[in-house]
Amino acid sequence: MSNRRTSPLAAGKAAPAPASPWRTSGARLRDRELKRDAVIRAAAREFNRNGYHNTSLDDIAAALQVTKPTVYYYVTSKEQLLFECFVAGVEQIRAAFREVRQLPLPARERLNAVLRHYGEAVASEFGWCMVRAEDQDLPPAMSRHIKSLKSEVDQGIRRLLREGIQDGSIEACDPKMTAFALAGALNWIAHWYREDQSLTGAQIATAFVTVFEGGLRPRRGALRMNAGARPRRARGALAR
Amino acid sequence: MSNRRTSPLAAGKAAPAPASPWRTSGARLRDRELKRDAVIRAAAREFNRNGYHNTSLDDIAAALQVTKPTVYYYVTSKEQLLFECFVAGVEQIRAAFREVRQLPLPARERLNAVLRHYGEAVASEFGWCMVRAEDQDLPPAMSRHIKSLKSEVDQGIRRLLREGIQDGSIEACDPKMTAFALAGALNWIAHWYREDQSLTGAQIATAFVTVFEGGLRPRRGALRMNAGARPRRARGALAR
DNA sequence: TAGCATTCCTACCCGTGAGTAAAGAAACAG
DNA sequence: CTGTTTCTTTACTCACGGGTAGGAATGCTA
Repeated sequence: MSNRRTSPLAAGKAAPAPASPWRTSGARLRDRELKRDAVIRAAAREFNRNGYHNTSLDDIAAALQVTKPTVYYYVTSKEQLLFECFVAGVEQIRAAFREVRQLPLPARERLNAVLRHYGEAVASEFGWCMVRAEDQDLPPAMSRHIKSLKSEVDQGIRRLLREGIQDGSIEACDPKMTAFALAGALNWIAHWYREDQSLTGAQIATAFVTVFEGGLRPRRGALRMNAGARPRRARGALAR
Repeated sequence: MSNRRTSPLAAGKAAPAPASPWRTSGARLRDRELKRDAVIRAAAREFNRNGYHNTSLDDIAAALQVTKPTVYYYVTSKEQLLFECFVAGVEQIRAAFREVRQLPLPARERLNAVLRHYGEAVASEFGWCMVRAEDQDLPPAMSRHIKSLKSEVDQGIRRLLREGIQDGSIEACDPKMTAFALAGALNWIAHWYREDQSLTGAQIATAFVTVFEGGLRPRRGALRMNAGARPRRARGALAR
């Protein structure tokens, strides 16, 4: 609940330096919104590192070089922390949908753009929370809210698939299953990205999109032994 | 650790009726292996329902109509419970690899067979544990073991992809990214299958395989009629 | 500099849940 | 029927962690 004012929490790249608003300058800051965001970011980092249940509020406080009651000064419960991390993550994806809705492109291109942003979101600092937030860990109201947001994203993908089938840019398929497959592949990034950051989220998503678009079955019918390995080089006009 | 004797734990379909070895017959059973399996199955069901951290051993005991020390009579820790559930799940997938290795089929066909079994495993009663077991929840030794098993499966998929590219049955692609995409899509089934069991795991996997094989881009290029199509009900003309 | 609001900490409460000790109930062997 | 083994329970211990009370420090305003 409690749609905060426009704190620029979403869409931020993970700051390598924690840069806590505490202990950085000698004087005590009075920017509430800033500190609140820092608390949520720190929570996201700790959740991402240890998991929600293996992270205590003392851990989060320690990461900020602060004590637990200080955290509670900015947040009312651990659940709220998880909830806000989730929302921050999913908001990036919703933004992608809004952004793409305007573009005069075939649905497949718009879908690809959304999927790329999706991948970036999952690889962001809030990715873990967005993907792994379990509704059983949250009170009913938050759980419902999360489910609703997840469903919105799912329906958005299905809609783009249907539009693509309509306008001929996407092969006929079952939108529901296809959406599950796409979202699943991207969501799963959150599981291994922590260990292997050799690519950015957008790069991963682009690689995935290539697979999804082309499919495993060879395009140009011939079942040639070796030699024919020619990567894709199609889509001139609209891509990019 | 402690590789139990060959208890037929894996490969079993979820028994709708719990069928606890306790409280079913009047006399007290003395089959240790049977009861141990029942404990692990019950744990898997409860973990699947509430999540690992939201499941107490009292819950598991209650599900078996037994008390907590009884559970500890068959198992040494909660961690072991999770570990064994994981192993039971992943064992189904390893079996699929072994089975398929013999078949005289192009690699793509063998891959598809593995993926179908993979989907069944994820949709099985151990699917949740296999997919969501977090290494942070387990002691180092078990964590290493799990990582090793996961890696084995990953490498198995990559190998099939490489073989497929070699024998021409699979379009050239990046095996690592493609394997991540495939496994991710299938793993993610565990997240929504609980809520939507309208299809079996094998059916879902088959649907996924169809998507993966064909890809989203239309096969016969002819269908590219209105490529620059308007997005959803664009009022004005093509806004450039 | 008094006075007020904001921010933060020390010191606590207490429910929960993993894990155990020790004794009781059933089966089995002789 | 007696002793022994196997299984199950009652009745605990104890650490951990979410959350809070109340007060101290700091900054803002006049």
